[in-house]
Amino acid sequence: MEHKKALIKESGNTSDGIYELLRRKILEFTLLPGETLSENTLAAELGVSRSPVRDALSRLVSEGCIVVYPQRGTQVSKISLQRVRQFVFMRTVLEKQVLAELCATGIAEEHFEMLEQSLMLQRQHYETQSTSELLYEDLRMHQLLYEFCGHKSAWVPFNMLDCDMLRISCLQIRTYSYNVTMAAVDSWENALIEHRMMFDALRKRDTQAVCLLCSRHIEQIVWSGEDLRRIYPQYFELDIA
Amino acid sequence: MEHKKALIKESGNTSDGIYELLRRKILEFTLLPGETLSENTLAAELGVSRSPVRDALSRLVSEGCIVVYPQRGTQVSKISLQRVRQFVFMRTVLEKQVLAELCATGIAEEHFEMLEQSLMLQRQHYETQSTSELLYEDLRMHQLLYEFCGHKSAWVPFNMLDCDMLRISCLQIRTYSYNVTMAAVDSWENALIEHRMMFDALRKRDTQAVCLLCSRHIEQIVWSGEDLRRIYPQYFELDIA
DNA sequence: TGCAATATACTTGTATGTTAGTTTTTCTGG
DNA sequence: CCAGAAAAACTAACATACAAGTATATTGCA
Repeated sequence: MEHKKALIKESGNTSDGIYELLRRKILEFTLLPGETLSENTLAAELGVSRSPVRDALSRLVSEGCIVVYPQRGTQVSKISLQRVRQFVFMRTVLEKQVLAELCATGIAEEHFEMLEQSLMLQRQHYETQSTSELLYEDLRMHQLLYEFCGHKSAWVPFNMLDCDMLRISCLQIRTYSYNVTMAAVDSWENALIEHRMMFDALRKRDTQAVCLLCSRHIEQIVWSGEDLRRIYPQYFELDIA
Repeated sequence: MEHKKALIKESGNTSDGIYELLRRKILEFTLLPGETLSENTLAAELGVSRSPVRDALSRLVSEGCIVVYPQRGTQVSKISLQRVRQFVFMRTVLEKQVLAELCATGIAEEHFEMLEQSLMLQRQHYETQSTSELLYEDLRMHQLLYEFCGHKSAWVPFNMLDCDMLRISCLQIRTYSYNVTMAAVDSWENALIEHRMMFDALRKRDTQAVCLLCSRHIEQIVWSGEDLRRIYPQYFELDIA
């Protein structure tokens, strides 16, 4: 317990530390979707008062990571495929525009090198099964694309709304790491190949190819989500769709 | 003071009431950009404790309406043209996609009637200078478009991120209502006309025309913002751009 | 008067009571 | 053993108290 407290205190104020701790635990499935939480219990476990816990929870609510039922309880939000579809729609449309602009203007060689390096790191993390690092690097690569075409800050909202998508990615990696027999359908292997193909198309400034690859790549997340819902229905919202 | 308290208590829990009150005041320029707030003062004025005030402020922070400097103070955020440009980029790209899909599939007549009714209300509110109602109806119309093409929930994030845009619209209306001599450049008159033209193009299912109108319409906000920054520089962030 | 050190009055962050509402448990009567 | 009511144990919402940091005002000295 005191150990956790020490970790929390590191990042400036207590509330921020709790926020980051809980967010990480949720995205890594240490706290499972649907699991109930309690301000009192959390505060006791972390050795702090309820105030910073409330602050942290409040922020997680605004990101859709947890849900609070007044006077009844708090729980880790279940993954909503509806939210995921909304998210995917937005990212697809925006990212196609970003890539189209990059094809139109071309990319500086130094920028290409940064992308290549990111892709290399991704493969590395993939082979060593460093889940968190892989996901982080994937996000960073997409972020770079926004940055290179002058829409750096248009990525920002996604950092607030990607809770469900990150959990799907994480769950997917875990599932297909443990079931080696299903390695054939491991779509992360696929994702890395698609990234490579996107780079090639970008070099050739082939707008159509890039956009097509981008759509398929992002929409893959929805398919993964639907697969995973069949395996872990308890982790998913039963939204009518 | 007790009057305010009563208003707050109406909407369920105290914290929600304070949130809505403050948000409205900020969007309507009752609380000016850059104006400093104080948890203590607010709590005293509203006749409540600091807890619900803190909750409300926390939510407003996550929407970018206010900024908290730890141990130093809290202030209403200034309008950031950079954020506005990001926002406009996102809305333009998404909304063009939405309109393109609507052109492709066509719109049901009953849906058209809803849009027409909204436009009628807008003109009505415009003529009676009902600022809030006009802005609300404008948002609702755009929301309807998302809904009609099956991406209803893709609008949701905008409700969280539109703080700056709403303030620009509000400020614009106020400015050009008070200075009748500038009525010629009143771009809301323009906006209503553009809405009408967009409907016509939608009926004809003329994708190109709709998308062009849409771009111009939304990007108009950036121009308004830059105009207004010259008039009220104190309300704007001096972001390097 | 000018300046520096100190005291004071602010700010938000954190801790702890208290209240109101919900769920669960327990006791009581049949 | 079962049903139902009362009570106890939870929940988050709200109120208050304290701590830690910052800016300002004030005071004392040169």
